[in-house]
Amino acid sequence: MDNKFLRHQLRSLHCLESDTIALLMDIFTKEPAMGRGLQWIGEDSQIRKAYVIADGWAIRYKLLEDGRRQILNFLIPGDMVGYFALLFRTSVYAVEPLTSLTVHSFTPDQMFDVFKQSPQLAVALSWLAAQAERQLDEQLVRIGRRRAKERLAHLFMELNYRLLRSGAPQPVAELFPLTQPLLADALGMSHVHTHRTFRELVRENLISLHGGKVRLKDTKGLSRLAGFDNSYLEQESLPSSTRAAFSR
Amino acid sequence: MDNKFLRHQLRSLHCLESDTIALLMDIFTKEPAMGRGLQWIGEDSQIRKAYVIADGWAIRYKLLEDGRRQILNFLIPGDMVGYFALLFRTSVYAVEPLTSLTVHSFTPDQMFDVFKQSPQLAVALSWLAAQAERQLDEQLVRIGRRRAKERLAHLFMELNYRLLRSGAPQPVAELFPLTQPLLADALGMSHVHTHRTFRELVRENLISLHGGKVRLKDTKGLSRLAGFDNSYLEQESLPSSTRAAFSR
DNA sequence: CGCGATTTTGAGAATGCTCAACTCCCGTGG
DNA sequence: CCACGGGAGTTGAGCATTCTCAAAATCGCG
Repeated sequence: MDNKFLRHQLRSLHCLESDTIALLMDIFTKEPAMGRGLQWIGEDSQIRKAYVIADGWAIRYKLLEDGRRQILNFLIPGDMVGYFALLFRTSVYAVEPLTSLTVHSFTPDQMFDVFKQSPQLAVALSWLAAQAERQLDEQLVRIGRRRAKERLAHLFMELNYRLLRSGAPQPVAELFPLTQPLLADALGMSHVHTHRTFRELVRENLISLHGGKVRLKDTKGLSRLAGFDNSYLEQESLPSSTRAAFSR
Repeated sequence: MDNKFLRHQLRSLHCLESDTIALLMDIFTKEPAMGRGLQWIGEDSQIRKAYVIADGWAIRYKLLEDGRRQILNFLIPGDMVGYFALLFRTSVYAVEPLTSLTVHSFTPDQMFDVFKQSPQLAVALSWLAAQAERQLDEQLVRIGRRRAKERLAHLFMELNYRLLRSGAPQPVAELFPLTQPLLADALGMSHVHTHRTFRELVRENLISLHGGKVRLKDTKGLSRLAGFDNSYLEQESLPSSTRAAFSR
């Protein structure tokens, strides 16, 4: 099962041979497609496999007792799901499709097998996980220290950058399946205030809304408004120290 | 260089032999002690080693252009610093001691060496990193979806739990070197509002302040107020699938 | 003893929230 | 084919939380 988005990202690392990447793709199994809305992975559910998004969007989130929801991040094609959760018995978050969603899966056994054949792959997957953690850091800054308008603009810029990086074509990358309640729960705001802020951005001609999809109209403007610095998303290649250690 | 806090945590995994753990400790080098306040790791600085806190507290944070600061997490004895950053050339966050601080360091070369001798250690360190990521998730929920009073109480409970888990004795675990500006920047609040909220907790006899240190007086009460559920911090042992794969 | 950081307080204002409708859109089932 | 229902979008009004500004008191360390 070839995952072209993941492949695209791994290739941009410039450290892996094509057939090493193929080795990884070989263990992927295509899972049945899921529909929007139904919960895929529940909080406290058992985790037996890890996944890679093949097509569609999803959210990873947590709920509080009283129903408040915090979306931790958005998952797009090429993103891994549950890689770390394999190290525990249970997940402490939930995952749910935002669109119709297809994913590839692999078991811990398969994973350890390829790691033995090619330790570089272990490093590459850790590197992907590290990348995701950087995004979490930035999500924290966004919510903790930016104001409503900046939050929206900054999130849009991140998603745009990630999509382009993953190999999505330009037009797709500027069109997000995001509703206002979703944005609210991702950015720690109420849906009403999210709406008003959203309208402001529309009024300023930075974004627009077409049938439940957000379109970015002026990425430069959004970037400036958000104070967006993409360095945390940059895919630097591995430092020589790491590469050297593994080619031994 | 034995790090008793890290050792304590690794042992509680129940998957590693004492001499395997010793293997890891053997590569630790003690770094010169640092004083409070001066920056240790800067944003955008080069990363050549990873570290483990041996004694003292630190913060990991990011700054915005205009000086706003978001503290991403607090680092306590036994915590790793820069493990993932080794996979990149540069760090995207800064780290700074809150108290006088001593740390142990190791190089990527040393790390890969022990991983070859004992792959279980690679899993164990990833497991620690995964643990840290769970804490980031919860920090997001805290800031995004809890109100001021809950935020403070919840953070206190997390720190208390982590300290006890790391092997700190009870009295130490209930005494934090945290000032109000720090709490404000960690919880995404202004220092004035942090102060007022803090005073409320003091008035309710849940905490107290002695010379720049926060003391927890009623962990039960804090826990209830915060809606604190420690499951995200629990140190479940590795699932059998993972363990089996590695004992092969 | 004195400086710098922390804590404290007041007051006014802004940002953002809740509540409550109402409309619109779309997919489902009759 | 249309009625229905649920979720999304929209709007207004009033309010709560939280912020900013400013200044004073205090503390800790050198």
